[in-house]
Amino acid sequence: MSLRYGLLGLLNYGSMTGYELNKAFSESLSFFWQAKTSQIYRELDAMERYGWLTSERIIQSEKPNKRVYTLTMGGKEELAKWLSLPEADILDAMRVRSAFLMRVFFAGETSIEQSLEMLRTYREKCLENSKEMSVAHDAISEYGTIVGDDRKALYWKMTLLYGEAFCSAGLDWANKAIALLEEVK
Amino acid sequence: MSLRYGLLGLLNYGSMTGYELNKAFSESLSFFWQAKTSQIYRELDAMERYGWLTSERIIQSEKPNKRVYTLTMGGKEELAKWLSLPEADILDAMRVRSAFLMRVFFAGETSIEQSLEMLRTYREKCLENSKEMSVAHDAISEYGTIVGDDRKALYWKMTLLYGEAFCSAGLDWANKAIALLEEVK
DNA sequence: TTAATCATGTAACACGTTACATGATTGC
DNA sequence: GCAATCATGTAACGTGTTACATGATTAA
Repeated sequence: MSLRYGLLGLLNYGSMTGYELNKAFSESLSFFWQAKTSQIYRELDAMERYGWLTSERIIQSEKPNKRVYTLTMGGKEELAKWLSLPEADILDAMRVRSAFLMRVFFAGETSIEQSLEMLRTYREKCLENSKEMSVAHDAISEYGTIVGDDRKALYWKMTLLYGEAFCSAGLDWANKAIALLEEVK
Repeated sequence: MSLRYGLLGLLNYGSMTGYELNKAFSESLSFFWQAKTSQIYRELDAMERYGWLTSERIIQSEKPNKRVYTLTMGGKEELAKWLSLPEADILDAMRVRSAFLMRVFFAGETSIEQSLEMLRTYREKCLENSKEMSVAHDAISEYGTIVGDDRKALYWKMTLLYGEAFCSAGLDWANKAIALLEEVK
């Protein structure tokens, strides 16, 4: 469902082509919800069938033709309805789903050296990720100024803070786990 | 893929019926990987077709008949192969996927009071979750003693520590986010 | 000249969820 | 008498991934 509402949310900022939506998605929402181009187009089709949006085909001579998607009243209502019922997704947010933890769980079947290497690689990725995220704050502030809505930008920053918090928690956890293993060794 | 390897890992501890596997899954792996009964049975069928396990039907008179699944050599090799290649899943572990963050991102479309309520509910769930997890340490230690393998139990505990770390990070984040909103109000 | 950007999708497959179906035994 | 446990699944649907297909313009 989230992809659907993500697209509604983006189109609520203004009408866009599928291509622009795809770009907007990967530059903002993709940090906490990933979707492929093919899925986005499929979803847009479905949303048009539901009457949540309309699309207009624009013929271009110098570039490929494009389709501009625009929210309908029905679409805006759906977005509002979704925003008013967050309960289910809060419960969902409590659930971890991690193929990596599956490996940690069964790491007793491998050597200590192998598990250490896995944890060290994880730790490095956490560090890399932290660095990448730390540069994003300015971009969000800037964008908030352009849009002229500091409150919106505040929520965008919250999602970034979440990413940073979880990255740093992952780093701490990895250090603790590595220490535990080195004790045993 | 993870479901598949989770089942391999559990069956590696010993042969089991689908029912027992389902129970074992929900008592251990489900904390970081959820699967429904119907999916487990479908997966077991596929794994039997791949030759990773065999099943034997046991006729019972007092209880419903059952099917006992046993790993083959091929299945054990697959498990070992999977454990030796953790790279892809480490990268995957860096990705957040959260319908809740999608809501936070678009919370600018709702009132501050509404967003505060959402964040407070999230914070409460984090607290509840923390309490639930804190009782699990003893159960794991006990189980490690029964199995007679403290190193295995150590990895099981690591996954629990991860859950606790991320819960507490979520709590801290929520408090910060709430504070930010109360400043604005 | 080659990579990036613009711009659209379809088809097949893989994985996850929901709803349905059956029925005996055991403990409160 | 009712809920939990034991024990198996099928069917349909929803969502996510991979591979494929096409082709012009523009900047390095």
